[in-house]
Amino acid sequence: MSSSSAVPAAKPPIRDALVAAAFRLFLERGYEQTTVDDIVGLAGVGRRSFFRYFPSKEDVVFPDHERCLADMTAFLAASGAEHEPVRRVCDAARLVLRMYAENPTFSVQRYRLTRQVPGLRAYELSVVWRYERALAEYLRERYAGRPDGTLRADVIAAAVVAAHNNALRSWLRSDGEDDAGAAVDHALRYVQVTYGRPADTPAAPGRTGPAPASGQPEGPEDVVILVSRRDAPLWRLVQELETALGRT
Amino acid sequence: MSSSSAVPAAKPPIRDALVAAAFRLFLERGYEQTTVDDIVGLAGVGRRSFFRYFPSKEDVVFPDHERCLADMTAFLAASGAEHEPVRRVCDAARLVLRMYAENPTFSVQRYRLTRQVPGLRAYELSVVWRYERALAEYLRERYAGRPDGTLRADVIAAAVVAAHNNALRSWLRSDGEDDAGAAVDHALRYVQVTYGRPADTPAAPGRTGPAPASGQPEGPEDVVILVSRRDAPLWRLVQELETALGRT
DNA sequence: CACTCTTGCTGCACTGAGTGTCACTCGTAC
DNA sequence: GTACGAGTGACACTCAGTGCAGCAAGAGTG
Repeated sequence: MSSSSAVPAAKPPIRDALVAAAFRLFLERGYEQTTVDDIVGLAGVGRRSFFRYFPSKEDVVFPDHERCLADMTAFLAASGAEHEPVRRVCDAARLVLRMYAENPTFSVQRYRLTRQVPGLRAYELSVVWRYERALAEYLRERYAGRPDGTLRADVIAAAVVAAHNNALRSWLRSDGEDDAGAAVDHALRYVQVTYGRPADTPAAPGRTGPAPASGQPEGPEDVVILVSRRDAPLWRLVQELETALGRT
Repeated sequence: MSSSSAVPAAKPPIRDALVAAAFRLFLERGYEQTTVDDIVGLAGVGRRSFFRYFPSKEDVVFPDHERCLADMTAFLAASGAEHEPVRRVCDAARLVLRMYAENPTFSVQRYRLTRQVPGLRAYELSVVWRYERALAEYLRERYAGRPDGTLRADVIAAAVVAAHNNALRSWLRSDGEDDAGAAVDHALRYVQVTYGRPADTPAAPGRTGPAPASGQPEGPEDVVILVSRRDAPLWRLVQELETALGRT
């Protein structure tokens, strides 16, 4: 908002007109029942222009995700070694929530649409996947060299995204009435308690102490969790132990 | 090959011929460069028949996922209260691995395809999503009534899928050389250690793994918790390990 | 002012996925 | 023999997405 509506509205560009027209038609008669020709007809522009602004019909439903993804990538790239990684990806996830919260009614409408159109759901998945990959790549770098570094990175990224989406969706289902921030904070705290500890001490996310808030520089820990079969031969256990310790 | 040209060979149905023709062309000239007409031409059937067997061009790349998803759903539906939920969803995930492992070369070829064709990657995501939803729905039921039941369910399902895929992909990247089962077991054990506890057992101060069979219906445990200094010499760790296991 | 170069838009024609429909054929039942 | 039903092929059609050629408006230069 702000001053953009003062004069001839400065620049409500074709892109915005297309989004507006598209959503009006999608809500009126449904996504699949609306053709691109219908949209450009209502928006009063040429058909070719639609595909100049949106590579596909699905893209018009998620007009701001590209920017948000860029924001997240930049945010993660700007992170230093002083940030605790899990906390950092949780904060990155909050960027997505912020985007949704900026436009509650739009987000709720879009949610209803994506819920009932399989094609849009599939498209949304690919968007979410890119967010998840961004988080995972960041974590992979931070965990590089650690025993199960990429595994840990992938799992944590997935957990963060799942927790975020769980809260986000429940907020969307409430028509934007609930407190989105609080819900996401709660959900992310759950993940942080589970994974946010210094080394590899996964504790049950019940109510254990909320890990010493500072970013642990992961000093030599006192507990080693060895993931293996108890009945495995000893040599195998030693092998696993070496990997778990990152020695060779 | 084989006896298929002798007699009508019992039943090498059109469906299989389509899959074979499709993959041959996809590998030769690429997915996007191959039209459905090319496929039906090579398979020697009518164009309409293709869409009788596969709702879309993408589906021919994942001909067995529908069945596998049904298997998983059945597996979870057949679960009783005696099964520990996290372990159960891990076992369900192993069904997917089994399907991949049944046909290593096919799986590896498909992996290469999906990795470089964005459309197929998106389609695969929607398939994976359905697996994840199946797991999450099962967990939601099992955790119904618990404080953060749905959150916990969603996060665990996502973690299981991420761990499974992490291992699966590394196996696929190895051209099917590595031991897929072991890799997936390892990855899933990681998730199980994180979430599979009776919920409130702090991992810390014990000497060995989780309380011996008391109360736990899940058989001999897979986890050894070793309490020692990470920087201790290896021989000392091995000694501790032996004590922890009660061996000598 | 004339010229041109660029930029953004339009219209048009074309490919290819996916669908609805109808006619054909073959095996089985009567 | 005829009737019927299931599976198949052939044709026509819609619609998303792309390549290309023109066209209008603005910026810069002489």
